[in-house]
Amino acid sequence: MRVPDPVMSDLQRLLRLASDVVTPEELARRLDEAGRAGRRLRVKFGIDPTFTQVHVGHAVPIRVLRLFQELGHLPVLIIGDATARLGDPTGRNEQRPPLSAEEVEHNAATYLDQIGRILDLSAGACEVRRNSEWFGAMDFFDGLRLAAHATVARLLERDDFQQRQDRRLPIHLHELMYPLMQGWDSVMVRADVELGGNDQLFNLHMGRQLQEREGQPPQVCFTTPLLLGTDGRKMSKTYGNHLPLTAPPDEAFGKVMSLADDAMADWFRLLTPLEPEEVEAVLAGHPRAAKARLAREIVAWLHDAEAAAAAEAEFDRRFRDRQLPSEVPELSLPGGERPLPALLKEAGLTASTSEARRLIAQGGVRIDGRAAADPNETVVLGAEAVLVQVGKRRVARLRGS
RNA sequence: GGGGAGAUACCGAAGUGGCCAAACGGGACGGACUGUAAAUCCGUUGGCUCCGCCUUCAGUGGUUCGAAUCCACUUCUCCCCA
Repeated sequence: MRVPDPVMSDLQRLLRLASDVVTPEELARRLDEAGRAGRRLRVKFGIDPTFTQVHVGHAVPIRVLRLFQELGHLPVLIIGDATARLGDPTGRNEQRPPLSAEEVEHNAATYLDQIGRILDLSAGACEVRRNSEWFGAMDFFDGLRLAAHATVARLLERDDFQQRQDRRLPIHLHELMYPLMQGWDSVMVRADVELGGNDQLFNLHMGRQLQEREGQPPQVCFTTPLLLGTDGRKMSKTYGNHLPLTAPPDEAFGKVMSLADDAMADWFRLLTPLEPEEVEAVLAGHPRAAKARLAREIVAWLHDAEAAAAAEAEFDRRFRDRQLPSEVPELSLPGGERPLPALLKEAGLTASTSEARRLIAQGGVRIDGRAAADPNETVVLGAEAVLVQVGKRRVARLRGS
């Protein structure tokens, strides 16, 4: 067996996590040059402080950043505070509400806190910048000069804009500037590589273009695959199919178990440290077992191995063996008799009495294990706890006080 | 600046005076099946003191026995022309 050339092997490790790289040859050359010159590559990644909950889909590029870091390079995190403050003035686009300086700072802090679980953010290991640093100093003419670098047709090619055009939704002028701003960030930090999700390729190219015009070597664009959510669609908070980094063990385990089979390979490759051969072996087995393995890996990553084992035991108990969760929340309500729908609503198990009635009619409500059939039935709440189940997931023990 | 079109429930989209709490599709939820999969099938999807009642169709104010549907104004959007 031949001893692998270290640079090639680094490259392979990186490319394994990539969706598109423009270009792999350039990346190889830079890694090689940096290695020879003893220089760290500046690997840029922009974060948008418009939301605070990071999910495992966001974690993919961050893990690549981490890999770069492990290989001796320097992650450069750009907090897009200037862009976030601008937002989408109509407030309709929930992805881009205009934020106050305080909100931006708060979001950035929580964001960094979560990223810090994956990446070493200490001073020497990582550089954190805010783009207000340079955009704050630019005047209107500087902005216009920047705008002169791109054509409208080009900017409108973006998928998001295309869709809004088709659906006749508003596109604001300043939104067209976002790619340019992001590109300018690359110029200002002299990025060697920029990371981003698959949908970011256009913006990353913009960075290349601007750097070239400014006489800098154009950055390598490195995009990571978009992770599929638990329902097989692109993972996104708006679809509710995301797994937050901060999800408690039981929830995380359950979400992974409800993942589509086809998504498992990507999840293994992008979110676990397993080697390719091992992933293959696991996937060759029973899908249920493979997914359980995946769920353990994910929970162990987000929490620890112990939490993973406990979460699996709890999951099996509840859903495989169809038993009650080991810990059923207890709730004390004013004692006395009341109609079942009112009780469900009061206990927060349903959103309304109407919903409760529907669920009862559909056989989704159980009292002490017995299916309730009559929406008009009443329940007496006393010292003795009543076990109430709504669907498969909502359970509580209620007692009167 | 001028002209035209439009704003309907979580989303998309019908409905253009009573039969509309509002078709249909997606999503979501419940049930069956299961590997809590996926797919499939059935059902539900404004609220309530629920076989009846109450509040919704951008906002405000009108017309009418009666308005999501007609009129006026307001706000927002899209398209075309300049």
